[in-house]
Amino acid sequence: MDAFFVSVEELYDPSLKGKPVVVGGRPNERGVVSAASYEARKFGVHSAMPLRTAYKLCPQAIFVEGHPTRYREYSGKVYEVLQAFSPLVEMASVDEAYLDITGSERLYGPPLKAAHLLHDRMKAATNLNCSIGIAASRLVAKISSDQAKPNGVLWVIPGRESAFLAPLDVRKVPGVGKVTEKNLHAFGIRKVGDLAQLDDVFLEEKFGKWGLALAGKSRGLDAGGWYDTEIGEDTGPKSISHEHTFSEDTADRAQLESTLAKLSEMVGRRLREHALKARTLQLKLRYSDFSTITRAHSIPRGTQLDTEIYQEIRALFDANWKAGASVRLLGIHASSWADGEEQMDLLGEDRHERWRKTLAVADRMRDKYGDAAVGLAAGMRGTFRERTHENPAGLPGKKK
DNA sequence: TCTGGGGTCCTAGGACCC
DNA sequence: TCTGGGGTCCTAGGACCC
Repeated sequence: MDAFFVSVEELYDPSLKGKPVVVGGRPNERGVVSAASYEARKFGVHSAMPLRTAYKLCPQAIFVEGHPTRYREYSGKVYEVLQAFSPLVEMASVDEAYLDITGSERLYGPPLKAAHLLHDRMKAATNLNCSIGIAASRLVAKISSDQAKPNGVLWVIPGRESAFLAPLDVRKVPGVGKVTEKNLHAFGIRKVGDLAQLDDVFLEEKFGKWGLALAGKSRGLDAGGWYDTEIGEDTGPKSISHEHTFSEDTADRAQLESTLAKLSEMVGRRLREHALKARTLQLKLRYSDFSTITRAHSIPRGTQLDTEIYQEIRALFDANWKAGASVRLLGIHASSWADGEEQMDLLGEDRHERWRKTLAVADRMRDKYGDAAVGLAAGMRGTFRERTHENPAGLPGKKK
């Protein structure tokens, strides 16, 4: 999809059309640009750029908050259109998908005709622009859709992959970022064509396994990892995480702990939604100077309970936070799913079961009344008064 | 410039096992 | 006594993508 977040915002507020628009937050906030309209891009604004920088480059831009639920909703509509066109669909992200249209010639005609038909259907059904790349590999389809933007269609005829790729900057290859680009430049490799001419052995020596994949990519081949799965194959999440950057750095233990409690709940909830139990829990801590550490711990049985997640994360936090040091970001990452029917420890079974039922009720309450409706006590400091000698009953304070 | 949040994949070292 | 080789699991960090 073209400028997806911006285009969805324009559907909600047509006055944004034709103007420089930056999605991501207020210009003086901590944060980065999620998406910029083509008008804003003319000023050098692009995604991942700090909002404050975007403001300096383009102060007249309209800055809007992102609305993830809106984007998910429209992503669903996009999926519907694609699914109706061809059953072999794979959403690669919220605004990007692969379709296998092998054998659809009798239905839609030759590739270019099929793509234009899909392009029109997308516009009619969603009022959004997209670009389509057609090729014999995912890699080339993706690059050609980038080259087709905005609002275009591009077909790379089979056999012409190398010729199509050769004049492009190495940076256009998915997986080649800032660092790899710099490393390649150091060898005088600037274009994909330069890469294709090199010896595979040389690339493997210099860049390891990645170098070998790179050699294949330079010739338009899908290779490795996700590229080797069938289109439409459902792989499920491999990790679930939530993190939070404070609007101002803090060394306040109570605030840090309550943030960890809330993150534990968010992670626990997602695990229960996916019916997953995590065996590895990881704490992420970023200090004021942006130095970042991660500390993980694995448990034998796995968990999906907020309280257990919080307990593990608290232990990691207590052992690793340099007390008094200002914190910029906290994060919790869950991975390594417990497989199949786990054996319950008999002693804890009753307690587990009661927590599981309690949290199922809490999830339903959040569905109905919003996320703030219910939470762990540790996450609600400042909302409810804690039980103290001055307030032995633990009566709620003024704010509820 | 002053750097989000949610992911995937890869590397490398160490513990541990046979 | 003076140190093998292969495998798996765990942890930490980093590049990259949208």
